[in-house]
Amino acid sequence: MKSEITISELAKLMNVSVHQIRYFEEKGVLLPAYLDNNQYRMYSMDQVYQLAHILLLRKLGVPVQSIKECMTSYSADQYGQLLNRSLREINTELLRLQELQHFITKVLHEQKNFQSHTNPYQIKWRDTTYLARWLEMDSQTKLSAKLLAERAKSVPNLFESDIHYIEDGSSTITLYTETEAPGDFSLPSGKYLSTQRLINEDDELEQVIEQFYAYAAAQSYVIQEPLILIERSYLSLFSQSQLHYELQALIEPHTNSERGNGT
DNA sequence: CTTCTCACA
DNA sequence: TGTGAGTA
Repeated sequence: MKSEITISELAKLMNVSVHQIRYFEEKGVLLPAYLDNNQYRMYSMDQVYQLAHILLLRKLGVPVQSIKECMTSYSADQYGQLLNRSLREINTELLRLQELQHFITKVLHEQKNFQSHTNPYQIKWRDTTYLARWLEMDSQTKLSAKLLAERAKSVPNLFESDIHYIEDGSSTITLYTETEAPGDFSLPSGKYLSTQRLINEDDELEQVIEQFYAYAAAQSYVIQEPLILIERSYLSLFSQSQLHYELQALIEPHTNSERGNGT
């Protein structure tokens, strides 16, 4: 009874395809123990261990080409460096996935929040928000792809963020993205009147704005400038060709808690 | 069952 | 960096 195994037995044992084993051979990283009389490749324990090592290095992202050099001439120290390097890569990948996870959770949460309200008007508390200027445009101008390409500075994951449209007194509309540190502009903390809508046409927006002011007046809310329009393109995922907007305006600024009247 | 080659993502 | 089809 031979102690060696055929390629399909090795493939099954190591959970890889027969093809892949032959591919490794073609690249010179895994040679069979010997060829049987019928030209079948035969493998022994040595090859089992070798294949295990190859698969490990592949998992670490080492190209098959370089695995040959690894296995023939690497010192323990060089393997240490290799492992350290892939550990760093895995950490950044982990970070990327966590950010994605965070974003997905946020989308689901906001979508649920949006659908759950029957009353389109809400009062919301907002903490101080820092905004970074992204694009300035005339209020008459329509936002176009051309305009974005020419004027806007690129922002990674732009359409995963909340874009704030703010009209600052004049006829200029400035588009901002949120930022961690104090930026070009900040929104004070306080209570905001808010309404969220799905919009088909641009002119619908003007009606919604009029309704917003009318509602505020009817409820005796004193609206403070500026009116904030927030576009959340990622929420438009859920509705074909409709854009998700939220209108906000400060109605009750946060008053600094009085200092205790000490001494 | 294996082998090899070729086209294809 | 592999996979799938077809062949002998």
